[in-house]
Amino acid sequence: MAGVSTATVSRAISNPSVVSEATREAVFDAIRRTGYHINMVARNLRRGRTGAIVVLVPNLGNPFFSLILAGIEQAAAPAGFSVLIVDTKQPHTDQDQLFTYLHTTRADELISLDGALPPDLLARQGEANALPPLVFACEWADESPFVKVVIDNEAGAAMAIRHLHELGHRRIGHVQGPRGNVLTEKRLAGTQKALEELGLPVRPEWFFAGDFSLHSGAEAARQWMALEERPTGVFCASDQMACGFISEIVSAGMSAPRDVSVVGFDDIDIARHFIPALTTIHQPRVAIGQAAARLLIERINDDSGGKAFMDQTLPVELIVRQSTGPAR
Amino acid sequence: MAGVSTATVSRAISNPSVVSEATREAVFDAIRRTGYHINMVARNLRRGRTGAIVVLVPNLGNPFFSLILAGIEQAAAPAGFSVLIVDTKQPHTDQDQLFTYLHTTRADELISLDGALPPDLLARQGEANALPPLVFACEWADESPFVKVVIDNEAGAAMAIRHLHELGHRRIGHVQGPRGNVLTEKRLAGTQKALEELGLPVRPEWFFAGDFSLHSGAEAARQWMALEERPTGVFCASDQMACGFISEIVSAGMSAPRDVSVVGFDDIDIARHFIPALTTIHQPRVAIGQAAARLLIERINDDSGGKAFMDQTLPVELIVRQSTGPAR
DNA sequence: ACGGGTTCTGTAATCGATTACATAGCAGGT
DNA sequence: ACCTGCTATGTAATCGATTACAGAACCCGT
Repeated sequence: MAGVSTATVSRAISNPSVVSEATREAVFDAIRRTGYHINMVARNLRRGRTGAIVVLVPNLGNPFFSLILAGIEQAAAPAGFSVLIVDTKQPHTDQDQLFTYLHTTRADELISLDGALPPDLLARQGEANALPPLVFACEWADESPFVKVVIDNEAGAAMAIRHLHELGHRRIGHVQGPRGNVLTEKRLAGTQKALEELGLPVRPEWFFAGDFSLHSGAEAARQWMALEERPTGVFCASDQMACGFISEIVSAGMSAPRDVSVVGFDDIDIARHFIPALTTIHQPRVAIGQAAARLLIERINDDSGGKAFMDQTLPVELIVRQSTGPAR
Repeated sequence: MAGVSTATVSRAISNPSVVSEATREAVFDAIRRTGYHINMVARNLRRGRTGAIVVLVPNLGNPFFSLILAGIEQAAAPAGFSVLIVDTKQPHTDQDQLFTYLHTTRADELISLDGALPPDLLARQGEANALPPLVFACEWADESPFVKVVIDNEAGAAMAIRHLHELGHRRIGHVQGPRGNVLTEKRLAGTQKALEELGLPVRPEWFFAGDFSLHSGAEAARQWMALEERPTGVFCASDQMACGFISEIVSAGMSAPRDVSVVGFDDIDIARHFIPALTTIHQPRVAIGQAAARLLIERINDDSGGKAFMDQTLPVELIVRQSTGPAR
């Protein structure tokens, strides 16, 4: 329709400066008139890319991840990348399935929000048919060679403990995340270190098992209530557990911060609207997603290939609300 | 390596029954040894499909959508479809961008969780360069010809009102969602109809403006508190607003259900752990996502093309918890 | 008028899997 | 021995965009 070859059309679209003014006009005019849209599949085949970033989410049903996904999408879409999501914890997602997804023919890049990927899957990174480049965000697999965008979990835990200490609490407990999770370990380590530095007791019965869920927070509260000598301050490794904890003591006729000061971690949406509003450690979830996506995109566009892309640690912040108060 | 042509390899992979036992073995053995993985881009180009479903989410940051996405992913992944997400409310997503995404070269199918897509975009459905088939889920554009998977919002609202009525409430208010939203309208209509059927007053000052957010629920609570004659029961069109409403009256020294019974809508995660636990209308979010994805997949695989795919309305359920009680 | 240089455009190969068509091989029947 | 029919496989075209290469058109200076 524009009276030119397909080669020229292609040039007009993907590299407009090499075609003449008049031709470019004619081509774009014809494109408008026909409603032509470029076939991404064909382009990607020829270019040897997929134009997609796969995000591995450990549990899509967990609203914690939604803002991180939003951040990834915000950074990826303007760069022309599609964002593809895979739930790594679905029953259908066995390891072979997963590997198929992770292969380079499906995605140019991976972002994993799941730190517990099957190890032998990660081990294949060096092979001939390698996985696409991978970035961890939020969670990560310790001692793996992959770049990560994370927050300083130890520092966050320490902030929570110091906050309780400043309010006069001397008996401080901790509700942990699921065993084996990196975040659990780091937050636990930060808690213990801060307690020791402040000269506070570290008593095993004040460390409650949990799994980040509301339910496990409530369970921890029951254990807490059964203690002879209760901590007056409790740092929960997630806001959900903090909410569960408070819910449970309230139904038992107690309240926070009157009977116990509670600090959460994450600063999820409800934290500020819970009753009492939750004192917590804020992590910048949108920024984490954006940073991870930008890092990947820069790495793709970096032809030199030699540039070293480094881990990023984003700052956390203590948000003091109503769930903590002076020790009695 | 298997001593056969590429055609035979292709057949062994995508239609194993047509190749001989021995050849099939040889091919799969070679595949294992080389670590070969099929190039999805090339396959999709040849097959004229993309293998992807695009999900249009009005606001990825809203955790309400996470379970719906999980449901979509659960149904799509086993069928070999990738799930691609696009946030329709991002500033970068202008209309042209959006149209590029929606075009058939990027996705075989669309699921829109956004009922407020630009109308002229939907109008293009009939054109030569049509949009891929679209299914609405949760929200939808009224009077559009697209199939939808939704819940019965009017019935849900009526359940909430009847519940309050049964508890003895005779002055009932409603906190609305954003104007123009289908869900807002349906829930409002259900509310008004139920009130009329029960012979209860429908007073304009008992209908509060809102936008589904926590914040707007708190704002409605302030208006409620300023009334001379307050409703004793309030039905909020979202759980978030119900939480905001209760938060606000609690900080003013009142409480639910002592001073007002509050019913929410959605049954989001925190609803059961809020203090007081929220009485609400439960909607099956995972099932909605699954149903939408399954419908699309069936429609793709249905060669006949003639089969009529119908709207699905999934049931809602009243969950009675602690935020409602007998009228005093 | 002619060589050198620039700019623009067309030709044709290419990415990797699929598939219509052709053909080879073999069994069974007459 | 020959034909029919079936199965298994190879050959080569195809999907649509990109791009190396070649060639056309034009400008400029001598």
